[in-house]
Amino acid sequence: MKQAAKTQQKTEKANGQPSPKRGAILDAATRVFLGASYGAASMDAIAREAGVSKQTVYSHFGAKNVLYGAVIHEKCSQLMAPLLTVEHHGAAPEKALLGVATRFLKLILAEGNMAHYRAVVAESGRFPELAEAYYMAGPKKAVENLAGYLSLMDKKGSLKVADPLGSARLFFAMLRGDLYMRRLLRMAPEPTDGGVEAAAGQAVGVFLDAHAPK
Amino acid sequence: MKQAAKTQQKTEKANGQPSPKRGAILDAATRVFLGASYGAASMDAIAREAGVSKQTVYSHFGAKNVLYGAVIHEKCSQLMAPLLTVEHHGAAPEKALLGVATRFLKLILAEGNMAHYRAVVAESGRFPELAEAYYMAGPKKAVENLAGYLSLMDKKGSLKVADPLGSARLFFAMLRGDLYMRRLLRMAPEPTDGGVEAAAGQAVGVFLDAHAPK
DNA sequence: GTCTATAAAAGGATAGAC
DNA sequence: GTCTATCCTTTTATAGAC
Repeated sequence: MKQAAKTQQKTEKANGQPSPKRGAILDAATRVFLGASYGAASMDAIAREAGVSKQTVYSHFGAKNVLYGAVIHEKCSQLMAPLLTVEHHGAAPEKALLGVATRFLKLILAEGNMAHYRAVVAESGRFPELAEAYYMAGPKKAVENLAGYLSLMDKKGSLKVADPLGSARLFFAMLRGDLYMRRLLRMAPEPTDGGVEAAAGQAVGVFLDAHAPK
Repeated sequence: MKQAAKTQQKTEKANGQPSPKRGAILDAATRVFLGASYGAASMDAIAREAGVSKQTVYSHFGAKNVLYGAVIHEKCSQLMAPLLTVEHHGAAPEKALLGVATRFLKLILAEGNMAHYRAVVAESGRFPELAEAYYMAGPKKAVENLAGYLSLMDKKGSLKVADPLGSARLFFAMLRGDLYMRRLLRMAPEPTDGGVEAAAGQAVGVFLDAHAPK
């Protein structure tokens, strides 16, 4: 638990090729950690899943919590990348917002992200820095991006937005609706495209009603 | 793990008085389970916290998972009771909705409920029946209640609500906004009354814009 | 019923050979 | 670097006295 920082590089040779075993371990750890919970996941299970001895796991990542941190960070960069751009080439606000909404919903409702988010929430006590990293890389970025767009639309007169950040937060809050909670509690399967579009449409409609230029 | 059902009653004497130790154990278990996570909580810690020997814990609740289930169920009934009524004596919809919104927000953002919800989410894999019980007793009830009220307002012409259930879900989704997520991730403390009212006001405003009678 | 003491198992981490 | 074998702590659960 002390030597968190120095176990990173020993798997790269002079040529910078990452070890294949390291990737296998990380994949296996992702499945095991996110399939269960931090407490329920054992290093034995991870080693078995990766087809590798336990000692090899410890050679690459010095301790369980380090490995867990690597898993969460990895997922974080994977998941958030595709989201966050509003394409504001001249399209009408309805179009643009519907696009953002459907992409956002598909992303956050996907099983990969749900499992990740459950894990982050569950271990936010033991690993506060991971919770913060998640929030900064995901929800916060998304909100700021959308706020920029809303602010632009306000200047152009296409929308009436007094508080871009507040409105952007509200927009995403509307999208994270009942379905999102049921997914979080594992009560609903990943929705179809139709389900996603319906949810997106309702939220966009209400949002536009409240932000129509007078 | 087999004898889940038969350890319930042995703490009541012929007069029906519940044993005080049982309550102490349940309180202690609530603190320990909800302070950490299922995996991180140990039966030793619970016994110590309750001021009781470990064997006594096992006498009352046969196993760790049974005790955990009892804790979650207990919390469930405690927390959801105060919420869920809309007072629709003739007050204007703004007033009524603001009342619902502030009470709802205060309830769900309170540390007790946050800890409970984190625990339910975290262990929804191991205890799906607890996740379902939570959803049924809490969010679902709240939505149905509000939908009834909205439907009434629609009939009276005070609001325009085509889909009461959908609108009710959206209303609560708006309330569970950014602040809720940051609370879930333990990044924000319990908000002041002012913070709660501001969030409630924004959501109610947008909701009314979209449901004004034409 | 409640306690002290103990069994039995699981899991995190390490030693040492190759 | 990777493996096998092992240590040692923690934790669930039980036995038996009072």
